Formats: sequence, structure tokens, C-alpha cells
Amino acid sequence: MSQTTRDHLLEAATVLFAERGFYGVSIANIADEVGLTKQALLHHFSTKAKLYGEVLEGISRDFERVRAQAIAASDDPEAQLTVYLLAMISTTPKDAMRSRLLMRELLDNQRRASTAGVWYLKAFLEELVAMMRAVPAWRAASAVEALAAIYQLLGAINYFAVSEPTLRGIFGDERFGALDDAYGEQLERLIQQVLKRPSR
Amino acid sequence: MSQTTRDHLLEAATVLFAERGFYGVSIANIADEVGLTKQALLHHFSTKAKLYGEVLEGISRDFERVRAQAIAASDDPEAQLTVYLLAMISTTPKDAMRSRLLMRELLDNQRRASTAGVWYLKAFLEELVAMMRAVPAWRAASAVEALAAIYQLLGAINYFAVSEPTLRGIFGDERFGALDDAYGEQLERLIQQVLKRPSR
DNA sequence: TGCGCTACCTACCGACCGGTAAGTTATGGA
DNA sequence: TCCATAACTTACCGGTCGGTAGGTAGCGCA
Repeated sequence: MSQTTRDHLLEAATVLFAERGFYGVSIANIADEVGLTKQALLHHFSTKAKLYGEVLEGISRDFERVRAQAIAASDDPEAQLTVYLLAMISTTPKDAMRSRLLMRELLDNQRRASTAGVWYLKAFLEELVAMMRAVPAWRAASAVEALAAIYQLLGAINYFAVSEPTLRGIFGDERFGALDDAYGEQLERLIQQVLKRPSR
Repeated sequence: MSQTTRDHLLEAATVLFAERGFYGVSIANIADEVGLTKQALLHHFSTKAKLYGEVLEGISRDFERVRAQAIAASDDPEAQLTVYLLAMISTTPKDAMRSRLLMRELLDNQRRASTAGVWYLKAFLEELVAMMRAVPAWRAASAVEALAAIYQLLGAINYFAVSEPTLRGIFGDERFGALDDAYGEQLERLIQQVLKRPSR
């Protein structure tokens, strides 16, 4: 069984798509990464678009697992959401990679999804809105208000995660390290502020 | 004089690069948009990279002009920064386009700038940090702390601007309109919260 | 033994990529 | 009037793209 080969291809594809985007990576690039030809890749995933789809489904599962852990860790909706959001920025490379892929999806979606008709982010956003509206201060808010607030937090989190290589290039490694530390602290405070504060 | 032709090419390039990224647009695409051949484009801008550079310089000038207006409008550093940040999200298509280009630059920078060695965003960020540290509550903060806070606000602003087509696709036009309204209101409150609050 | 299936391979296709070379056409100044 | 220059053009180049066609090698099972 070559489930392992398939998994290797999927893993390489995830990394490369996150780094360079759907249009910035060729299937030959991905196949090279695991020492195969692109025809071997096409044998496992019949088209590039299907491979990309499986990559997005993979990170959706990752997010869902993190969410389940956050929910299991506490009975307080506020704590659950805080843990979930902070988990996205915990500085492991894998978390940053997922953020990048999310951002790529937002940017490239217009071209890709409008032809494919698949909106990978919809369920993800709706779950976050549901978690937000379980928080006492947001219980009376409309779905739209909750989504707006959630999106601001997602922006603060993912924008930074995405910027890492650029900020490192601009400011150098040691100053970026200090920035990274400061960011984590301030983000937690920002989340608390938003969660405490009702919409109007 | 064909300064106009040059300008037309630059304008088309700005729109297309914002929509599809550096690697998602060919110089032939851009030239087609103004009814010329790609060789005509290469006559005005010798390479694709130079054209892209001029596009980024153009939006830098746009940002600088908006900043100058915000500074001229008030003597209060807090009001200046608020006006500047809110101007980025004022829902005109051009503002959203600039946000997309900024985001593309953050994402693609690793490939592009690391070879070119040009960091278009550095001056932009440093000016924002300077404005932040002119605000009373942030006067004692370190540059890194101010940058972290600024980056959270930039994230909240630009992430939303970038997501417009995707959110519109997921939720439809009318629900997106409601979200857009809610976003503006809540963003202003978020900016106030961050500006009032000292770092530690 | 032999059949079918999985997992790959080489060879190729038409389309497109950024860029070069070598023109043509129009303008404007000496 | 001549001639340089600007503003384009067509015709290419080598290379890469996603995908197809048609294999082959090995393995499990009847």
C-alpha cells in the first residue's frame, strides 16, 4: 500500500501551497519534493485542483481538532474561544503555515472558488460565530455583528502570522523575536477586550 | 508624448497585480488590457519586476498622500492616526485594491524581495510606529510594542478588505453589505480601545 | 501459471511564460 | 531635407505549465 506516498505528496503540497500559493507551485515542484515525477502525482490526485482541495480539507480537519481540544479544555465559552484563537498563533511553523494557506485562500478564492463553487471557509467561519455568540457579552448580538468582531480578531492573528518572513526580512531576526513576544501578549489582551465588550 | 500610455499600463498593472498577484499576471495580460502588445509594455518598463516596483511605489505615494491629509486635518496625534487608519477601509474599490496589493506583497515578498533586496513596506511601517508613539498613552512604549499594536490594527483592517470577494461569495451581496456596515462601526471602536490603552 | 490491479515511468501535446531581435511608422528639431 | 528618437509591431527563443497516452514492473490471488 502506498498510502504513505499519497500522504507524503499531500504534506509537500500543503507546505508549498502555503509558501507560494496555488498558481505559484507546479505539480512537478510538489512531485520533485518527494522524489517522484508529476505523473506519479497525477496518478494519486487526478488534477492539481483536486490536490489543492484535499490540502484545504486537511487544514480544515486540523482546525476542527484544535477547536475540539479548546472546547474540551473548559466549560466557559469565553475561555474556549480564547484558547482556540490563541492556538492559531502559537508560534509553531505549522500554525503559521495554516494561516498562510487561509490567507492564500482568501486572496485566490475569487479565481478558484468562483469556478469550482466550493467555499472551504464557510463552515470554519460559522463555527467561530457560534462560539462567539455563546459568550455572555455577545449573546444578544446579531450574527453579522459577531462575525465582524470575529473577523477583526482573525485579522489581527493571521495578518501577523502571514507577515513573518517579511517582517523578519525588514527588521532582522532578533528584533523580530522581540516583536513576536510582544505580539502574543498584546493579542491576548485584545481578545479579552473584544470578548468583554458588547456590540452596542 | 505618451505619458498617458505609460500611465494606462501602470494603472492596469496595479489592478491586475492586486487581483491576482505578481505570479498570477503575465505582462501580456496587462498589455492586452490597454490594447497593446507585451513588447510595447517592455518598451516602457524594461522588465516585469521593474513594472511591479513602479506599481508598489505608486501605492506608497497614495498611502503617503492619505497620511498627509490625516495629519493636516488635526493637531491631535490620536485623531490623526484614527483618521489615517479608517481611511484605509473606506469602502471604495481603490482602497480595497491597495489592501490586496499590500497583502500580496507580504505573502510574495519572501520570493520576490529576498532576491531583489527591496522592502517596500519598511518606510510605511516605520511611519505608522512614529504616529503611534506620538499618542499620549503610547509615548512610553517601545518601538516593538507600538509596532505590535499597529500590526494588530492593520490586520483587522486589511484582512477584512482582502476578504471582500470571498465573503461576498459565501454570504451573498445583501448579508455582506450588513457585515460591511457593522465592520466599520466596530473597527472605529477597536482603534479607540487600542489607542487609549498603554502597553503594560 | 496467468490475470488484473496498483504504482509508477518516459514521451509527448498545445498553451503560455518573460524576454530578445529586428523591423516599421510617425514626429520633431537641426 | 535629413536624421535621430520614440512608440510601437511581428517573429521568434528556450523554458515551464497542466494534462494525456501508453507503456512497464511488481504484487496478490485464482
